[in-house]
Amino acid sequence: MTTVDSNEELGRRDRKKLETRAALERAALTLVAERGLAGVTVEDIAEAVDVSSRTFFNYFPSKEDALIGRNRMVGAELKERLAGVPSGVPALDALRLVLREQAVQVQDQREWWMLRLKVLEQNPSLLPHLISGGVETELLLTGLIAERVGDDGYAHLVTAVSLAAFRATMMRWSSGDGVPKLVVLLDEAFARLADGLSTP
Amino acid sequence: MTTVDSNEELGRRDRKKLETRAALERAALTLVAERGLAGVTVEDIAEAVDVSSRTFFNYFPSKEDALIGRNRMVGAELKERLAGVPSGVPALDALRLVLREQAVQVQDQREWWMLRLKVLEQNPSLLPHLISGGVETELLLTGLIAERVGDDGYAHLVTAVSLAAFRATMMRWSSGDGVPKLVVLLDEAFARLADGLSTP
DNA sequence: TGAAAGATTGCAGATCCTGAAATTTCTTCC
DNA sequence: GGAAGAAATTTCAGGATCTGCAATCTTTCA
Repeated sequence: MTTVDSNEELGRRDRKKLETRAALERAALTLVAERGLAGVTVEDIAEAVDVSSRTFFNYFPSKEDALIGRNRMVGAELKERLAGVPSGVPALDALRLVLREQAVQVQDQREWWMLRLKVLEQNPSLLPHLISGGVETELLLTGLIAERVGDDGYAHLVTAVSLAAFRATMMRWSSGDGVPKLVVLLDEAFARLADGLSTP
Repeated sequence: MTTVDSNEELGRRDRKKLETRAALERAALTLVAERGLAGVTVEDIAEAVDVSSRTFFNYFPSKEDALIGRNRMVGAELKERLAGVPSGVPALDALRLVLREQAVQVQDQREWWMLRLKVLEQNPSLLPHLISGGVETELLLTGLIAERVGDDGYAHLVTAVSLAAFRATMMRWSSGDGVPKLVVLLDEAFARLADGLSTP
């Protein structure tokens, strides 16, 4: 299991901050995987990382958020990615390309995501929080797409649908051994979308 | 604003139970609409209905659940509806028909849904809870669809996508004055889905 | 080295939510 | 009508979550 350390050009302070955050996420995830959501308190997590529980709340607004972690794609990043797609490309394809990059990132952290999804399965009450991360993403994406196409209703629809396809694909991916590449599955899903979801 | 009282052949006890639940939902919704989610405690809600706050938790597992309320379509009902659709009908159309009926129900309680959606807009942290209610629905529907078509992956995809379309449509509907009929908007959305979401 | 900025901590306190036992209300049956 | 039983409500105690605030410690940088 590899930890993601994107410490480039950062002072010691910020590096420690990143490390603390990552350590908290790691501790939260592993502890909950072992004992279940209710069996782990914020104090447990904080103690495992050797910080005060107050500090935990400086990093995450809730226990659940530590588990879901940094799944939300950052706004700036999304914007940049979408900007990289020529404006002639249809919205659905543009979304597919953006989500492909996301899929690649998920694959790079395969183990962590598998653990996360396993924890999600075992603690369905977490689902809302996972989705909540997706909600802001959806709002943002919808806005960007709406700029591309004129139609606002269409932007809402195509974005919602694309993200739903992404989510469904991730579930499918995780339920297998993660052997078929996520990117491949994603392309399949989008091909079906473009095909009008005709019966297989 | 009409209250929904489907008290047919029910003893006084169960009638009172239904009424209490409805009253709690009503109080929660109106209070939060006035003061915002953080400005309303469970005790406030319970007091408005004149029950103990413990009783509140006998009805709802959390404050949020009272606000989202009984939006989840009951499993049996869904099953029945879907059974009413001939097995020859493609999955996407079957889902459209089932969701149309749901849309009709929503329209029948237009005022309440508008208030609910307004509260949702003003308190985005509720959105996950709304969606999460849909999650069990999605699981159930997916199972039923999987039985119809053989392909499991396709069932996941088409269900997730259809529900996403439904959700997006409800948002669009509520952001307007609710003037265009929800059912009409829904048909539009599904037409676009069947069309492969080509650019408008 | 000596501020200044930032991160961590302890503490108080409101709120959320749960279990268990006591109490009240409703139903049923005689 | 009234007693027995079932079900709902309440009270109470208590653990856990989360926030604001002020104090303390650490890093940065001039």
